[in-house]
Amino acid sequence: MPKPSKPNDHSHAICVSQAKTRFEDYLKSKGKSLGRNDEPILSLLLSNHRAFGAYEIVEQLSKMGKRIQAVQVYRSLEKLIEFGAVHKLRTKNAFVACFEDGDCNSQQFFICDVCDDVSEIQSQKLDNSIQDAARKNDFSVKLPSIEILGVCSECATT
Amino acid sequence: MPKPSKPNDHSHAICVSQAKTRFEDYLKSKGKSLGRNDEPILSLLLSNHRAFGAYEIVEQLSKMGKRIQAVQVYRSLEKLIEFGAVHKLRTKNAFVACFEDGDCNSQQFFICDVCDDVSEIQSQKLDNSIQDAARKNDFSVKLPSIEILGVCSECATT
DNA sequence: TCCAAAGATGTAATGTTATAACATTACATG
DNA sequence: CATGTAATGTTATAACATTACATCTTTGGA
Repeated sequence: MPKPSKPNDHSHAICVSQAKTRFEDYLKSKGKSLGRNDEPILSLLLSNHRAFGAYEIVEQLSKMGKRIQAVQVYRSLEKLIEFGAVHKLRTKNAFVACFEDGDCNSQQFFICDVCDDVSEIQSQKLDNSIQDAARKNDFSVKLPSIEILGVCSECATT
Repeated sequence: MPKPSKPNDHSHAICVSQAKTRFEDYLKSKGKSLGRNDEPILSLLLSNHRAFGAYEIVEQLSKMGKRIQAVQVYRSLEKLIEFGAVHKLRTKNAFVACFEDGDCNSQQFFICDVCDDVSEIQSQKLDNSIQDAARKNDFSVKLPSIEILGVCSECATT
């Protein structure tokens, strides 16, 4: 399992504040709020563009002095996913914060095998290709989700 | 978990014989062969276009009188995947036989939430869209794999 | 023929990911 | 204070996957 990822390769603070603001607005508009478990989990996920396993979240939060168990993490994650703040990467059995602007009606991820970094994109063209293929196969798509594994530019040049 | 799937909605015997012939040719060309565990597992998977979980394979084969354990199933599956006879569906943690003609350098699946049926397709356009998006993100793709969940035409009309 | 190496198979145990079932706490409202 | 309800806490277990090691089989050479 790769480790680091690169919060320093860009001004990640901006990513975080944008994502938080957008999400807080969303919560307010829905009259929802986060509980004491949800907050730290979301913060941890937002700290990085990489994916976290549920049990890694337990560990990390435990280290930080928070008492929490796997089942509670899964519960929070379910909620955060429902709220659109987090996505699940099924190829990795792991969870990643969403830094996109709007709703992610089509989820598209590039996942680096080396550093575990996750790039979420929103390619209309890619989505169209999926919808076209689905139409040709009389298939009614629920949630288009693409996870492409490979090597990111950072890791390729190193 | 949905159950049946429809081996009768099409002449599945043709699917099976074609897939088997192609695979046997492949094995011969590589000088490889299947072991006594691999055979029944592949046959089971070929019996249907739906995905099977590893432990379901254990159960089914046990019912048929074959003594086998999970680890052996995983071993065979690994081999069958390497040989291109089987694909793993990561969204489902399950395995499906490949009925495609050539090599599957890009794996594209439509998976029905209702009946568990799996349609594998080979859309060049879809693959191109992925490669384009990857290029734009300086991402070097290893194996393009798409799993689209939704409802198949059969289940939609019922 | 016989042995030894390599590879396939068998078995038990364990690790990892995810959910079910139920108890408790916190807090709002009548 | 009683009652409702949402979140949190706890225990257990289901579902998926791998490790470690023993045993059998095959096969190629001495």
